[in-house]
Amino acid sequence: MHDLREIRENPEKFKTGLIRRGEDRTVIDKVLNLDEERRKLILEVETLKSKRNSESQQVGLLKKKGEDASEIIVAMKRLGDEIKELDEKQGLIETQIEELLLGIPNVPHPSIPDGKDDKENVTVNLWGEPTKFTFDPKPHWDIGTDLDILDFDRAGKITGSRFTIMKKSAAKLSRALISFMIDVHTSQNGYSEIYPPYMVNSASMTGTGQLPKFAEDAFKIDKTDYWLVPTAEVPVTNMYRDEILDISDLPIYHVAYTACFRAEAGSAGRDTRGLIRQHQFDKVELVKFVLPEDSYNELDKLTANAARILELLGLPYRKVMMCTGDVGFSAAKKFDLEVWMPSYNNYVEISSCSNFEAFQARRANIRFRREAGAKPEFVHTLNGSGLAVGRTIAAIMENYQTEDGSVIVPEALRPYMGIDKISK
RNA sequence: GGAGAAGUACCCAAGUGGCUGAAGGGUCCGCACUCGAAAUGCGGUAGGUCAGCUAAGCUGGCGCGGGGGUUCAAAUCCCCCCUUCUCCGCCA
Repeated sequence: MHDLREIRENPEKFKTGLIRRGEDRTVIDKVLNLDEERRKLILEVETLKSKRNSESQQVGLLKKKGEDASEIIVAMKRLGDEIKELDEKQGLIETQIEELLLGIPNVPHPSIPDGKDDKENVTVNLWGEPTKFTFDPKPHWDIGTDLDILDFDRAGKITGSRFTIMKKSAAKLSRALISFMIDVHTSQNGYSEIYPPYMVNSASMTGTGQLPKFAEDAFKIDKTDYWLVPTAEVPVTNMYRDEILDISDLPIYHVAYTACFRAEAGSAGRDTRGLIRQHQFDKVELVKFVLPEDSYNELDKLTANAARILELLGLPYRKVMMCTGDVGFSAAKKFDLEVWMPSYNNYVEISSCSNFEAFQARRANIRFRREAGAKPEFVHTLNGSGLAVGRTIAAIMENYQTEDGSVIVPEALRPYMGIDKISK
């Protein structure tokens, strides 16, 4: 969410941001008109309230002296009705402004390219080379089914499409990856581990930007105000909602594993096979709370932390900078890490690292003070996958497959797996 | 699920209808004591948010878990909700 005062002072900045994203900029003028009306009303109603307060005080004083105050009381009763009417009008306008503000995306950072969609993203660098095979490589869904470690059919039976049962070495690989990733981030990259709830309330979903605009992408628990987390970003970022953080605690780095749940409402027919697009998947997430002046440096570090996992696993990847059309609603700048996926003969997103600047912090009201007595400022929040576990399993199975249908276990995972090869 | 208690600013905490933006602490700053620090003593500043006029600042509104209500006037009275704690019940 944006600061109303900032929009008032610099509307062009926000209009330009919307234009760069290819979105309707007239919302800014709508907000400004409502804001003007709102401030006029405030001025009017506050004058009346000030009068009511002082006159009411007179009533108390008169009564103490045993004098008659009924004239003031009658007058104030009338004034009270007037105030009530104006208050309601003001509340209505403020609700309208709030609704508009919650629907305005973040302003893209100047450094990111203009573009309509993912085709105009820019590759920043490549690590490794697409894996070459001396035989015809199989997609991971075939490898997994043939090894009897992935079971899509029974998952469909017990739940539905876009769910998977992982068995034996696949199940263990999943556990191994989660532990491996968390261990690297806590012991080498300075993150502190969090294990949060998998359900959050609507206020949290609003705080990070999933609500109100993207309700159809998430699963809502019937008869409650709870949502299944689409990413650990939501519970972890909202940990500090409505708090003023101590500057000596900044920057805060958290790493959290959760299962993630996504309705995938707009993805019918896409990535229907395998582990790439599931309603439930595992992810290790990195979340940072930092000083505003540090956030872009922190974004580079966070992206490097996520990339480090791919490098340790020996998986070829590229780093891509998102263009304005693909940067996402809440982010000002975003890098995707895309892993080489032989079955797609292409790179597939496996991590998304974003700087939200104060966009989420303002929604969630997460602040800090530079010194005692100083005015609280909003922190900058960042997050990134470190990594998506299901896609990592798919990438390992495909890139490390052998001609006989088994899968070599990457060196870094062997201590966690206890074996160096997954075979029949 | 049942019974009871509580929620006041960054933290602790007093406050049951008007003079309470809210005592007192802590935190923070200065001074004294000390070789220095701690502890102690003395003095002092600040406090969230919105609006207005401005250069610092000043004025006003809101605000005491959240939302509604009663009243000329609400931290204080009433209703609903949330959270925490204690006891009981149930349970992995």
